[in-house]
Amino acid sequence: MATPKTQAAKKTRIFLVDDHPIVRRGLQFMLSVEPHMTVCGEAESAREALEKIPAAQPDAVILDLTLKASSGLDLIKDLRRVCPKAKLLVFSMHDELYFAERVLRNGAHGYITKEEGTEKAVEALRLILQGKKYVSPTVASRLLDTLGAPGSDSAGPSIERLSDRELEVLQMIGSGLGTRAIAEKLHLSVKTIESYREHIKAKLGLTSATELTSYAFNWVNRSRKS
Amino acid sequence: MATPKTQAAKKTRIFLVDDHPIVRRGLQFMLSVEPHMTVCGEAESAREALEKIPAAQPDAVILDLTLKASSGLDLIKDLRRVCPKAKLLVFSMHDELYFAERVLRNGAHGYITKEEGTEKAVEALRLILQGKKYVSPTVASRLLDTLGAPGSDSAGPSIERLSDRELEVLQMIGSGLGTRAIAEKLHLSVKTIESYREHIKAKLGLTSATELTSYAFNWVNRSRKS
DNA sequence: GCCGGCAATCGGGGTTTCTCCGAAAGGCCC
DNA sequence: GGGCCTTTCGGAGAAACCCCGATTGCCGGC
Repeated sequence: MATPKTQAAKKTRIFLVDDHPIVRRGLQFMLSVEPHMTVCGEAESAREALEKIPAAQPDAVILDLTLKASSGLDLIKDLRRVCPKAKLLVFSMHDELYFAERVLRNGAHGYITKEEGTEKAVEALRLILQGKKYVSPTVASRLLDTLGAPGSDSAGPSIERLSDRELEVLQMIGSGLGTRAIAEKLHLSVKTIESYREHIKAKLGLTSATELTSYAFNWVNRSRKS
Repeated sequence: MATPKTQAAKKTRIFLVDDHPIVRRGLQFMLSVEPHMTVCGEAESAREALEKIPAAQPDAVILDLTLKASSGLDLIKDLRRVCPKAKLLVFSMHDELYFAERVLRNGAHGYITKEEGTEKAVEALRLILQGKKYVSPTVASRLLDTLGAPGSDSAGPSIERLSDRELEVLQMIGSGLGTRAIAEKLHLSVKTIESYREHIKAKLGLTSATELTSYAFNWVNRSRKS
């Protein structure tokens, strides 16, 4: 847009983080038709991303929330610290505002879902590169709803009360991971995960481990209907 | 679609079904470098797929399991009926045994996960086009475990190898009951229930308690599809 | 600036469940 | 009778669960 043709050599550098190779290929393909953008690197895990990104000097990072071996939320915080000038566009499978809200609060600049078309993704990328924020319209309208009605409303009455970490752990429980596995994935002590399980149970009014598991399973698989 | 002009080599026709546009772009990109393959259409829902596929006459369909508005499992059954000559490659996010098993039993020819590299996907596609089956190695080895005693019914679902009591216990696990609760409900010792849990795991090829819980939940709630 | 609250992280210690191993009684089939 | 499977349980060690803390750090209020 504002870039004159005489400066065509300076391309915007994009870095890709997603644990699904096919999604990285898709993003690469999508960006390959954009003349003033180039992919300056990619990673399939948070660790790999943190290793490569400082050297790659990207102007923007497109990243998935649910990485295999660690937490996408942690990656956002780390990237904000390590590479504060890079814009962060989260490209998630979930259209839940639980995630969008937390992601933006943690310093990301945009949030779109994988259901969205590729044109939307490019548009979002352009906007955040201009210093703006972007969320997909459906998520945006729901974000606005929550501003008017605090506390008891809409989707889940008490899910909102969970902290970022707690929600993350709930997600993993629902994905079938055990306490030990979650601890390793988040690089935390087993005791810490046990604490989170208790906190979640307390906040959601659950009384036993099986109840927690049941709740988590249903919550993770709930969005398959609409 | 223009008619193939003087093109002597008839290309293999691939149809894509996935509700994430970016994944379809990735698959398209992946196949674009394969000289004897071409994408003959795509769809983002089961309904759309069933409308377009008969006309598209694909040799193979790559489809996601978890579609937005319906079940990928049902789509497999429908496609087998509507278009029996097309090979079906399921491209899923889950590496859980539960899904792979059901998918293959319902007539799909291959099962790979999105964590797999794109070369693996192309290789799987080649194999199933030759009339073979393909599952990712990790899933394959565990599928073989469930066939420990071949017996009479080779293609029988492993769930049918469970005894009455075992099935009963599986049902209760999937309903969210804990070991102690099940024992009391059946007026049996806790140790007996523990034995059943182990037997079920052995027969289904599961390796941990959380996997068993996951399987049980999915099995109990499987009727929620369609 | 101080204080209360909450999020994030971990530990201790007791209870329960999981996991692997074994075993006894009964049934079925050849 | 000799396997083979089912149903039922026990022992012992590891893991997870549950109820108590504790510390650090951040953020908002007064």
